[in-house]
Amino acid sequence: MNSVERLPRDFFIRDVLDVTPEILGKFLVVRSANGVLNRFSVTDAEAYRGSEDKACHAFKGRTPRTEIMFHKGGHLYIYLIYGMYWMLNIVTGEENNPQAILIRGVENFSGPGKLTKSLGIDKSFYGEDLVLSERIWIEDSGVKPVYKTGPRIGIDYAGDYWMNKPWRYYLINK
DNA sequence: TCAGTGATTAGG
DNA sequence: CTAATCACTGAG
Repeated sequence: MNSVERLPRDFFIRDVLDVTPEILGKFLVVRSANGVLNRFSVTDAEAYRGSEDKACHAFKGRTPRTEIMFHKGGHLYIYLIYGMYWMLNIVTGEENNPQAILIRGVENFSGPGKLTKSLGIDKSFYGEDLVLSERIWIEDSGVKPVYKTGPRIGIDYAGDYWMNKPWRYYLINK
C-alpha cells in the first residue's frame, strides 16, 4: 500500500507555523470516485492559529463547526463559504489548541474553492483523519520546498494587525 | 467593482 | 424565529 510514504500523526501535531511551510510540495492524495488515486503537489497554504489569531474561526471559541479544530492534528476541517465553495483545511497541533491550514492551491488548480470542486471534496470529508483515511492523505515527496510568504487573503474583518501577518506560504515559480 | 448562494452563528 | 456574515469566484 501507500502507508509507507503517508505522513504520520507526528507531522501534524506541531505548531501550525512550523507545519504550513513544510506541507508545500508534499502530495495531497485523493481517491476519485472510480477508485483511482490522484496526487497533487500542494502549492499554496495559509496558517490559522486560533489561540490568538483573530482571523481564525476558532478564535471565538468552540462551536459545532469549529469543533474539529480543537482535536489533535491530522483531521480535516471543512466548511462552506459564500454558499458555494467548500474550503479544505488540515488541523494541526495538540488537542485543545485549535489551529488549521487552509489549502489554497495545489498543482494545476489555483484557488481554494476551485480545487475542492475539482477533487470532489465536500462536507462528507469533515473530520476525516489523514493518518487513517482510505480516501485522502498526505505523502512525503522528498521535495524541499522553496517558498515565499505574504499576507493571508480575504480576512479584512480581522483588522490590520492580523491581516498583515505573513502567514500565507506559497511555492515560488509553480 | 459586485452579485450569487446557503450554512452557520448570535441574538430575541 | 430573524438577520448578518462570509478564509470565494467569475463576469464586466
